Amino acid sequence: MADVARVAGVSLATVSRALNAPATVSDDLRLRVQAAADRLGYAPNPIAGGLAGNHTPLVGVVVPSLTNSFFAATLERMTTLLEAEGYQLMIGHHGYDLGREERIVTAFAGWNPSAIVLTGVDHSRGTVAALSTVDCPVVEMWDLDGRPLDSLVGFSNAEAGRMAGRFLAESGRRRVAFVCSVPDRDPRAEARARGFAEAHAGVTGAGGRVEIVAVEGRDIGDGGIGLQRVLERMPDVEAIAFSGDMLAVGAVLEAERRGLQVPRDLAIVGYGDLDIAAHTNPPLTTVRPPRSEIGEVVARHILKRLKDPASGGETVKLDLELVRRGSA
Amino acid sequence: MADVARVAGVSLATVSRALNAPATVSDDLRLRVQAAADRLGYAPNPIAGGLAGNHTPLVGVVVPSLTNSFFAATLERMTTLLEAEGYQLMIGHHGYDLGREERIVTAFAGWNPSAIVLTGVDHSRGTVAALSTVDCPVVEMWDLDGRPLDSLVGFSNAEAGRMAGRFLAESGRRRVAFVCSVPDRDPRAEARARGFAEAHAGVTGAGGRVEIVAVEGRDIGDGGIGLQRVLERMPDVEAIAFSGDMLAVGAVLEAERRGLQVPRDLAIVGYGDLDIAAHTNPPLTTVRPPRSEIGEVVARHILKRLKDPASGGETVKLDLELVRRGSA
DNA sequence: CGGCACTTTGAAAGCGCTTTCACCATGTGC
DNA sequence: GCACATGGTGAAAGCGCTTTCAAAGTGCCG
Repeated sequence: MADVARVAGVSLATVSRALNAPATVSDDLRLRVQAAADRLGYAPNPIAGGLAGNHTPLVGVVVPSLTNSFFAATLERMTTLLEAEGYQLMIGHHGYDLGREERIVTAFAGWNPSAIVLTGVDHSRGTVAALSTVDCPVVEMWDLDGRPLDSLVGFSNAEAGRMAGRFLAESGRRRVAFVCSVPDRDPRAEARARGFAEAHAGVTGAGGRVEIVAVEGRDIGDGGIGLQRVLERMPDVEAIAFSGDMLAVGAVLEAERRGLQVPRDLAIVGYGDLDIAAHTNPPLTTVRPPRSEIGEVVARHILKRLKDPASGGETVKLDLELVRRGSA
Repeated sequence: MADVARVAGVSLATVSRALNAPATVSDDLRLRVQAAADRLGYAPNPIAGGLAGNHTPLVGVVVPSLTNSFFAATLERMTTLLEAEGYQLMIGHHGYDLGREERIVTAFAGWNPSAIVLTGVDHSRGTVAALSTVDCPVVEMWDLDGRPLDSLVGFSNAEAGRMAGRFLAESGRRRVAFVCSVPDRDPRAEARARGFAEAHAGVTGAGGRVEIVAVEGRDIGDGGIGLQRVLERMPDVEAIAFSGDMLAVGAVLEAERRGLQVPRDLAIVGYGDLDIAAHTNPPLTTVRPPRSEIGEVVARHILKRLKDPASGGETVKLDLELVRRGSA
C-alpha cells in the first residue's frame, strides 16, 4: 500500500479511503489512487485489514452436512454470489450435533467475519453466546418454524407436508400414510409428517385415515422397508408420502417388485426433488424446497445489510412447489 | 493475551511461546501460562496471529462443484479432520472454469493460508503464478494422470476404466461398449473410456470388439439415450460400461423398458458407486473411486507437512474398488 | 573458582492496514 | 473583511500477535 501511496503522491490514509470509502475522497484523488493501484497490481491484504478494522471479508456458514445435496445447492449459489463481491466462505458441518455447531461458531467468531450463516433455528446456549460476542449479521436458514436470532430465510416444513397431504386428499385418496425417517429424531421430517396429517384431515374430515410410519434410515433402501410397513398396517392404502425423495424412489422400485402399479394401485409423493426424481419409472411427484433460492436470498440479504448497516434483521419466507409428475 | 501474561506473571513473548511452541519453554512456565489462559478463557486471535506470523489457520480448497457428491464426500471428511486440529476451510468452486479457479486461488493466496488444495492437475498459468506467491503446501487431488505442482493425492481414471474393461473381458463379454458423457469434453471420463478399451482389448485380443459412444449429458436420462445409441451401432452388444453411475442407472431402467434382462441379455457397469447404485433392480456393479479416502489422506498429508516443514511434496496413489453387484 | 556454552526469558520492533484527530484550504454569512 | 462552518488530506496511533535480539540465569569443564 505504501508503494501505491508513493506513486499516487498521497498518504496511506488517502489510499485506504480511496479504495474502501470512495465517497469520502475527491474524484481527482480517487482516480489517481485507482490508477496507481492498478498499475502496481496492488491487492489489499485482508488479514491486515481485518486486524485494523473490525471485519474480515469472510462469511462463516455452518450446515449439518456437505453431502446432502439440499445444502450443497444452497452453498453453491451462496458462494458464487458472495465470491463475486470479494467475500470468502468458511464452511463447517456438524452432522446435526449442536455441540459441534457450537465449536464451529466459536471458531468462526474469532475471525470477526462479515456475517455468520447457520442452518436451522435450534442452537445451544453456547452458540448463542458466541454469536453475541461478534458484531455481524447472523442469518439462520432453511427452517421457519422457530424464533429467529436475527435474520431468517427459509420455508415451512409443516407447509411442505401440508402441500402433499392436501394434494393427495384433493385427488381423492382417503387412506393414506406418511413414511418418516427418524435418524436422531429429525424435527424437520416430523414437522412435515404433522403438516401432512393435518392437511389431509382438514380436507377429508372423518372420511379419511392417515397412518404415520417411521423408518430408521433415509437411504433408498429404507423406502422399500417403509412401503412394507405401511402395507402391514394398512393393506388397502391408496397413497404414501415420504419424508424424502430417496425413500420415495425406493418405494417406487419396491412397488414395482411387488407388482403394484404406480400410481394406479398406489400413489407416491416424495420431498426434495432430487435429480433422480425426474427419472424413475414413473417419474416422481414431489415437493421441491427452494434449495438454491435460499442461498441466493441469504447472499443478497447479507450484501444488503453490509452495505446499509442501519438495516436490521428480517424474516423471509420462501415458497415450496409441488412438482407433479407421474407417481401421484 | 496481555491479561494472560499478567495473571501468569510472564511477558507476552512467553505466553506466545508457551501456547504455540511448547517445546521452547520450561515445563513450569508452560503450565502456569496454560492455567492462566484456561482460567481467563483466552482464545487467540487468528487474524493478529496471521498478520504477525506468516500463516493463518486457514486451508483453501477449490473444487469444481459442491453439488457433486464425489467432491462433497471428500470435503466433508477433510473438514472434519482439519477442524479438529484448529484449521478452518475456505471453500470455492469454479464449475470447471479455469479462469474462475484462478480468481479463487488468487483470493485464497491473499490470506496466507496454511495450505491450498486444488482439484485436478490442469491449471491456468495465472493459477500457478498465484500459488507461487504463497509459501504453503499445495495439494492437488482426484487426478493422477498429470504432473503435480507439489503434492498429489488421487487415483488413475484410466485404471478405473481398465478395471471395468478387464472385468467384462474376463467374465466372457466379447462385444462391449463404453458410453461416455462429454459435457465440456471431460478429460477424466475420456481417460476412463481409453482405459476401458485398452484393458478389454488386452484380454480379448482380436476376438473382442469395443465401441465407444458419446452422450451429451450425465444425468440419469442420458443413460437411456446411450443405451439406444449403442444398440443402433452394435445390436448384439453383450455389456456396456458407463462413465458414471447416473448413466448406468438410466440404462438399467431403459433396458427394463425394452425387455432386456440385466445382466443375462446385457451386463451393465457403472462408475462412482453413488447411493442409488446399491438399490436399482438389479443393483449396479460399479467402480468406486476413493471419495472420502482422498479427503482423509489430503488432510493427514497437510497436517504432516505442517508439523514437519522439512517434509516435501509427495504423490499418493489411492486404489479403486470394483463393487460387484447384480448388474454384471 | 573463572569462563564458556547453553537454556530460558523479556523488551521491543514490526506485520499492513484503518481510523481518529488535527490541520489546511476553501466557501459562507453577517 | 472577519469569524465560522465545511470538505479534503495527512500524521500517527493502534489492532493483537510473533519473533528477533539481547540479557540473565544455569550447569559444566579445566
